[in-house]
Amino acid sequence: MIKTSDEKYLKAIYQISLAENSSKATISELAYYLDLKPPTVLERLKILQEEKLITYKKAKGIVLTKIGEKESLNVIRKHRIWETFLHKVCKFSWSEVHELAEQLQNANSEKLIDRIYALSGSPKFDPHGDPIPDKSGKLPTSERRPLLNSVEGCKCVVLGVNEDSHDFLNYLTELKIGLNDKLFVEKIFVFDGSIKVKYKNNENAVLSSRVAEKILVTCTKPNCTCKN
Amino acid sequence: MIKTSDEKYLKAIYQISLAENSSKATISELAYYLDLKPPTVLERLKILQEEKLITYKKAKGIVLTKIGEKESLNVIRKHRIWETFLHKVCKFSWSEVHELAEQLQNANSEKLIDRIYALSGSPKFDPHGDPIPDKSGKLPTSERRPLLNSVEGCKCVVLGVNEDSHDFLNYLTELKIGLNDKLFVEKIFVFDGSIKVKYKNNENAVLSSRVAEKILVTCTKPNCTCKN
DNA sequence: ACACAAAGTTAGGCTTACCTAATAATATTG
DNA sequence: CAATATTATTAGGTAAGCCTAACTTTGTGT
Ligand SMILES: [Mn+2]
Ligand SMILES: [Mn+2]
Ligand SMILES: [Mn+2]
Ligand SMILES: [Mn+2]
Repeated sequence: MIKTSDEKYLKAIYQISLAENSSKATISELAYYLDLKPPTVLERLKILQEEKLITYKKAKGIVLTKIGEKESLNVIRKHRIWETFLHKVCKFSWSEVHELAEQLQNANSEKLIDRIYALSGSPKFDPHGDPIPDKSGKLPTSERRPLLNSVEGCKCVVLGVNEDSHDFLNYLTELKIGLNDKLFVEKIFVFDGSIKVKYKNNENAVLSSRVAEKILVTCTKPNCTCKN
Repeated sequence: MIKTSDEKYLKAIYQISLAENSSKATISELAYYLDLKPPTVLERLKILQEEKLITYKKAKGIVLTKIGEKESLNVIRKHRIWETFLHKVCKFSWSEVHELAEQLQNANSEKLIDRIYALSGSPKFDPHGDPIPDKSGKLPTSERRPLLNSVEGCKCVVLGVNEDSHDFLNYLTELKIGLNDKLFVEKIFVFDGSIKVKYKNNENAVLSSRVAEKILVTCTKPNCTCKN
């Protein structure tokens, strides 16, 4: 049986490994992500290794075993289902759900997860647009790319975000940009890559490239020339 | 700020103190209730005392301070609201909700409690018939007495139970006795005080006095001669 | 290739929450 | 009331999960 305290490591390792850029998870990354010091993390990694949840060699970094990956996906499933439930059923904003979900997700009842998932309407994606794994660990796919890769004139729809922080999510909320909103890319400023978008009833905003790379969209016009 | 680990002590002390019979909570009772050893409990009591949540003198036993009582009632509120939510909204049986609620109740969000309470229809009593304190700590009252105190011919309704154990609750469930069910006291056997009741569509059962003292009822006929 | 920076590792220490065993205080009862 | 049983307390110990400081290994740039 997997301990609650293992779960946060597994989830973190999974998330770090999956981050598009990074290939292998390292101790210092994990420590940073979990807000712990490297020796603490190292100590725990040895245990996770004994439990056959990961393999770790300084050369190859931290890699989840098959079992470890399965467990990770299960934690992620629980986390995202709680976030979904808190948002859809309990009407919390998308910036509030993460912390609360972290507290609730360690309750140990598959049945409970099933029930709150059903109460939420069993969607495929959480309030941040992240895919919810099914019980076997399969993830629904969706074509998403950073808004930053857009060309002028592109029409797209927001399918997710790359960051969960309050600051970021509240910023988007203030701009009135939310999940499933349609954006029209009016202008791209070559100088710094910032993007002017129009949306809703005449709302518009100029988004810095730092923000635009964290908003995930998909084009709504066929044959759009946006990158990737 | 009250720590999660304080909460279980406060809740336990409150419950023990309130148990009709016992007046003062003692270390060994607490230890038994919490499934810990006396030295562990004593150690923690000293801390709770420093935190001004209880007073403890071997003579007077363990007594909650005003603040301690307020906090206890808040934990109990959270616990009972989670139980209610799990039962009413998530459709768990009354024997399943206690353990799950214990795991969920330490999530730290007043707002969450408010929302799930509203989703449950804001009832005054939990799935075991126990009163849910309001935010100020006030408990709704209800006239309840053990079924054991009945006289023959009494008609009464089940308003609660005195014990949360799986075994007990599942036993009642097998007998098809649940909250708000009407019971007719057909016969009382003087020999051992067991009670034959009829209910629902010709269901009937002979309840041992051990069971009958744990079922809480109120008479439905005016001027019933049942005790207390 | 060598010097410096970054990352990993070891050693040792702290706190919390638990425990057992032994002792002291208090109740119960013949 | 003395013997005994129960309850409370003290002393000392363990394991988990964190830490800092110091050292070692690895990677990088000139
Ligand atoms: Mn999250
Ligand atoms: Mn999410
Ligand atoms: Mn309960
Ligand atoms: Mn209850």
